[in-house]
Amino acid sequence: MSTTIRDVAFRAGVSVTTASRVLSGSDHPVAAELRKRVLLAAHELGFTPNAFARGLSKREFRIIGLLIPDVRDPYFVEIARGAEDVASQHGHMVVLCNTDRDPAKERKYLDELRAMRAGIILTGGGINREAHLDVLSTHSAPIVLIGRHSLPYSSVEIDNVLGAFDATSHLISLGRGSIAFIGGPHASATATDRLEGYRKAMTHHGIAIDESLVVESDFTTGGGATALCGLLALPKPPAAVFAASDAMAIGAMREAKRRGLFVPRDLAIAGFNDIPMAVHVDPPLTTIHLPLHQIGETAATLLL
Amino acid sequence: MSTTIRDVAFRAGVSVTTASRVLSGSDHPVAAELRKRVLLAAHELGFTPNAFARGLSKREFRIIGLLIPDVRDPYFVEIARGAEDVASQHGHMVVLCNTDRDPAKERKYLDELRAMRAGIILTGGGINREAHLDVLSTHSAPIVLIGRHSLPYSSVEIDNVLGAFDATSHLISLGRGSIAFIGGPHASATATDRLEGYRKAMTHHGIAIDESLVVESDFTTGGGATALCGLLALPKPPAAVFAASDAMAIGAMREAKRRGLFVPRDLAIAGFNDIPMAVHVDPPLTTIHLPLHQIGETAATLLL
DNA sequence: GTGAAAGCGCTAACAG
DNA sequence: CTGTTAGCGCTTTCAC
Repeated sequence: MSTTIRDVAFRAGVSVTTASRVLSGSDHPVAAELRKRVLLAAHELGFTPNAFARGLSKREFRIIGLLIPDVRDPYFVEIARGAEDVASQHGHMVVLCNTDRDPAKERKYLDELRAMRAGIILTGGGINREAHLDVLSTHSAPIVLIGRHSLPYSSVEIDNVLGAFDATSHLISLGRGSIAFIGGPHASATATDRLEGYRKAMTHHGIAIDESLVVESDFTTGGGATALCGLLALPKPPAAVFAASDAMAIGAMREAKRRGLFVPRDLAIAGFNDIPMAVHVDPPLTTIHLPLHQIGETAATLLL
Repeated sequence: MSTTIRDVAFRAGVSVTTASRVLSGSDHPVAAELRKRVLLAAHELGFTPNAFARGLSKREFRIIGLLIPDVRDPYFVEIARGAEDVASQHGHMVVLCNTDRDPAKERKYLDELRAMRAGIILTGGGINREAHLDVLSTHSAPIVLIGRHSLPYSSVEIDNVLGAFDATSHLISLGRGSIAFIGGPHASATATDRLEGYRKAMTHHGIAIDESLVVESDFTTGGGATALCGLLALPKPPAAVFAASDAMAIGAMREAKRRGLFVPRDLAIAGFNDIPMAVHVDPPLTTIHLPLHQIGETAATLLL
């Protein structure tokens, strides 16, 4: 049983109220003498206020739930770190919620966060969030979204269309020939936006889009490799590939090399996100940089 | 103001006690009729019990603090994911605490976790944990360590000596010539253990250790690159390098290639940890696999 | 079976 | 300035 403020008050010979006043950093005036005694007693007893009792009484819990598909994804972990940085700076704790894009897991976490009256940062598409609108809409703490969602909450947006446009344009400017697109899950707004950027760039440069070169994948290296297999099996395989994520691009690159192709000579590849690994593959991946850390910071700042 | 159990009780026309009994899944018998009314009322009101009020009353908070240097490190994130997996399975939430190996940050988090009466998983060496023994020793919830520490808590250990022994032996078996060691911070037990494994292997194979080939770094890619620079500047540069982490190995590999060396022809490199990136660099990194995910799971299991 | 009442540990009026 | 008195929202004796 840990020591309570009553113990401290008793030992200092003051009322619980007085103890609370000095211990909680209230601005209510307390005689220097008593203050000293309370502080001493607290120190001697190794007292640490119970955060929940305090939260219950102040109706404020300083907890932020971070819902992401998977922290192991370099994309999300960078956001997580950004959010954690500003949260901790403001005395909030962030609880890690990996959803694996599984609606059930997401639901479970939302319920638990609701029970904690925690602020929520929600990201990672591909889930039918509308189904969770009941929980979200009656949540007692603020909610911030990252990315484009059709939900009525403030959000931090990324211009994925523009980024994809630029990446595609870059590949076009190489003048190699047909350019394929390896996309993410169609349920993800990020994925569809990047696809849109690809289409816009192609159209903008007057290039007809060969739909067989537009494939859907899952943002993972394995998915990228598989997707490339499919593309190379085509009667007219592409000369360049724009993958909607670095992971897929790296997977594709690996598969291309495995088949003896030289990158970028035989196949130009571009990715998206600029994850740390991008500079370490050989050759270094051409990619679109995203201020992920800052996005996380912004989301947390919005929340606070 | 969110709805409370009183609202539910009132709407169901029962006492708060009864409402609590059905809502908290108590085994205390409640008439089917009343139970139904309570459940209905709770549903209609969108009631979610306040986790803190409950925790305060039951003196159990189901929160686990995960202290790691940096989630962005593939090594730690894998542990984090493992811990989160079992924690969430058991209805616990894990709060993310990045310490950056900064004693002040670590202290701050420890204090906050103490206030939350949270279980703690502590990992990442290089910090003088003895200085925090005061907080730790009076913590009201269990504490689990990962890695070798000189603290009196249960811990999940990794045989770093053996791993390093094996990796070094592998390089020796290549018969290339002198083998350098790029180590981690000497304050880290993980780092010193891996160094010990290196030494043991060299000695075991009757090879004299050239101390100028044993350098200390910081477990990062940048550090690995820098360390390699130093080694290559030596009068007699090494023919092989064992880096105590994949990140350093990859940094070293990148630096070697930048200088026109062919890996592994001109310089053999081995790493440690088997992070996902290891298979994506070219050539794939030879490394020592660690069951990081499982280590995280075990730590969380121990805690519960 | 049910409910009144007393906490869990802390903060916040409201009087002195 | 200090202390008494009520809660915060939920669980839990202990009677009925």
